[in-house]
Amino acid sequence: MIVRLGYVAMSTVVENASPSRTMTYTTFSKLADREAAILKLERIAEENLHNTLRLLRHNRAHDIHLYRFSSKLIPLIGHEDLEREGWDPFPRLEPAFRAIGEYVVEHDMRVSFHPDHFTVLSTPRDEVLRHSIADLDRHVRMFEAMGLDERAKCNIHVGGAYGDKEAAAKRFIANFERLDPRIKERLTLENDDKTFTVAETLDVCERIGVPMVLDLHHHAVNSGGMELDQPLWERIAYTWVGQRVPPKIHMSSPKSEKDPRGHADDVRAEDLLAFLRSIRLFTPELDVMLEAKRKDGALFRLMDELKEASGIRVRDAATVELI
DNA sequence: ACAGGTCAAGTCGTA
DNA sequence: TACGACTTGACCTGT
Repeated sequence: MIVRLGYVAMSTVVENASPSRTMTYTTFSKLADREAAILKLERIAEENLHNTLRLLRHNRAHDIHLYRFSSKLIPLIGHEDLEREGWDPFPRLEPAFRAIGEYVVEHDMRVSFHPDHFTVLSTPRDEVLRHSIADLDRHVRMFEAMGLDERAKCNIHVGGAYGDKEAAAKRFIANFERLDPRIKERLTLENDDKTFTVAETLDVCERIGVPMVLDLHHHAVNSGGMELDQPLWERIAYTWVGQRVPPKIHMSSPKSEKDPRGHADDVRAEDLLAFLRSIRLFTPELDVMLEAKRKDGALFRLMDELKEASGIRVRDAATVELI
């Protein structure tokens, strides 16, 4: 089994390369010259995109094929007031987006977004649903501006339960079915750490034909008593059939016993290896997104540990093979 | 230059 | 019904 590692949104190794610089709306609205203020926002966005490209170059130098973009690339996008004014930063940002997309394609990278937990398709509230769809649309638009095909995914959670998980799941499915196909084909669903377990998320995935991203850490703190055994993993892996990318999982280690849901600085090799060994016979390829506090720093450290582990062959600086 | 407070979102538990 | 906790990196204010 070939296992590729990746990380999320920012580097703890490359300095001054934040892809998430922003401006608060308070600061923005205090600027007297509206045109200059808008220009400032777009400058920040360009800088974020430029830093994203820098991170991709850094990734390439370290054989990292897997990366999740920051969702904060364009400051204040989606803000009500700017929306009302008809602000559209995309035309100006198009060259920067295209440069990222070309680099991704040229070096055969796998990239994703993770719209944050305010994107809730299970919501009973029309307004929240509207905002959620608009947010998904903006993320998809960024992929489109990059010129990336549907292998570039937006990963989200099922959402809240509102006291009736069954009803919430049904609402998610109904709302999903009404989405624009260009959004539908970009979605993946991940089990969360409080509400929708692996089994419940997988059930939704199977019903709507969407691939599932398994989060091992979330499963550890919200398993619903279900053991993550071979048959369950096979069902998860099966949701990826026909996707032209291998299954992807998320991995992090608990911060402490007191805060088991928190993310630790690093990922313990043993936590990952135990799972990999349990599935290696059924999975030729697997992508593992690390969600550790130390980001790429944690990836490098994990690779150092994996080098020492038995039954592991190192293929490159961010890829191992289980033998 | 740094510390500590604030910001933004939606859900959920507690009062 | 109202409000604080949750979460996160970055902003912002004051020293």
